[in-house]
Amino acid sequence: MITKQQTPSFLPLYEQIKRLITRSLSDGEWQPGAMIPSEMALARRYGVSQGTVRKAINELVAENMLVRRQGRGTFVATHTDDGTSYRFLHLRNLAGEQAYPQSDFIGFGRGKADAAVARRLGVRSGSALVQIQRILNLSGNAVVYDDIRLPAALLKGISSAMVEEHVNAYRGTLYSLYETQYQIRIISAEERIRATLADARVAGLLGVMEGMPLLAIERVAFTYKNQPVEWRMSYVNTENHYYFDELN
Amino acid sequence: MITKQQTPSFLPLYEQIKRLITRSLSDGEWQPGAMIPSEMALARRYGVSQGTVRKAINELVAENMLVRRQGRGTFVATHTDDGTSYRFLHLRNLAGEQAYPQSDFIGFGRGKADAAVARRLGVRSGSALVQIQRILNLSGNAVVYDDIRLPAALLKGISSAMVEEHVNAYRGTLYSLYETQYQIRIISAEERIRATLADARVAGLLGVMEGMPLLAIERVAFTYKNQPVEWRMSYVNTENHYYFDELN
DNA sequence: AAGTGGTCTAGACCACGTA
DNA sequence: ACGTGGTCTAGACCACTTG
Repeated sequence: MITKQQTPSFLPLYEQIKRLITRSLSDGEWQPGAMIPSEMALARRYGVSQGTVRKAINELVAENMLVRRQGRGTFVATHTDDGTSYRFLHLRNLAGEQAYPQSDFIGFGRGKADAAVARRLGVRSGSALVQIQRILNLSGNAVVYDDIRLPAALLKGISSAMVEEHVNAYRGTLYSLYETQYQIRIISAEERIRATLADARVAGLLGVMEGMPLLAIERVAFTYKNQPVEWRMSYVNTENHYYFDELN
Repeated sequence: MITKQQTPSFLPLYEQIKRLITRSLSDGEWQPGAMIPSEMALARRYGVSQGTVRKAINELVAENMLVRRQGRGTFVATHTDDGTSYRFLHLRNLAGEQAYPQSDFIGFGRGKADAAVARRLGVRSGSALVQIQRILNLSGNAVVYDDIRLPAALLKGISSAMVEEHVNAYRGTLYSLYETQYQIRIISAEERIRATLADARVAGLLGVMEGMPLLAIERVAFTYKNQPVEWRMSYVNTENHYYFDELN
């Protein structure tokens, strides 16, 4: 029998199991959308009881890294195909519905990180970035302009055509592109929201008057171990939509 | 021994326990800040095992209705005194710190619910409301103007002097006022955020130019069983602060 | 020392989905 | 029929807090 004392570390067993599972996820042993071994199989593999594996998995489910499906198994969360594709999109129309967005590709390019973006992404100032610009349409109206930047080192071989094809595809999210083409899985994100005025360029893209008040949302998206991967600035026209947040 | 089949409902046992605990909370059997019976005591009281009580409590802790303190006991969450007083305040300064706010009382009054507010509060249009206006200062600057409304029926006997004293008090939050004086405990809230332009009145109160872009945050706060209790509109100057949101 | 929550186990049985 | 996750139990021992 394995007891807590025999383990090298002083962490609770379920915490250690949690980290072992996380490592298998980030190492790619279990791919997005795939089923991981059953609780009993993992218990045997790690030499602990099913209850301990269960507790570890429960916490990973709460963190949206795994998905349980009763009677079928436990699966690696994915940004492709399932209903959770837009779980980071907090915009709703005035009726309170979260309409599915449709993207329009605007531009693709390369540039260097300024100090602010470099700091958020944890890279050196001036390092190479990939940039993507697009419009999000909700209910047929241009509502969001996105300016997106990622370290170029993470997306070797990316091209404008690839991005354009994926962005314009039906329900093609960028996070599913990162996941399927570059083995980068977005787990969490943080957003900083301020109010701003539309400048001439953004006003033109969103079809509003210059000087219109907009939300300016800075988002940093993270992969495993809280490593920042993507930075974006979103400008949102809130005439017919709002940002929705639940507080607990 | 009690088995699942003997229970009148088909809900899992821990769900039933959860509801029984929630009822004791909303009935006031256990007051805010007080310790609830130990897991073993509750297990005996409800005729289930400790593990089942534990699971029920775990979920209530995740919903911020209870707080565990190892070695001491499990306590009813409160908006008074402990460090969670401002857990709904998502504003940070540009350095990323969540400074503690200081409130300035602006006004108190009574009015009638318009259609929009009545809908959010689940009351009839035209029913009596209490209104409170105040300014929140962060790091010494007026950053937020709040216009707050509650059904008058919930706050019988409230007076301008009571509110003014409480609002201006050191770290006196309105939610602790509701809790201590009116037995209303705020459990959760939802916020709808839009961008707007400062009108002359709000600009004057916040000390900014008319036409400055502001966040307009509509908040509805709920007590037990998702019953809406308070509506407020906050206007936020985001020159030196931002709204921070974590996505999972 | 006593009481509390925190961890872990072993085993039973149920509910669900697939073959 | 079988395998999966979901619930529930009983009991052991640990870690922390207070008297």
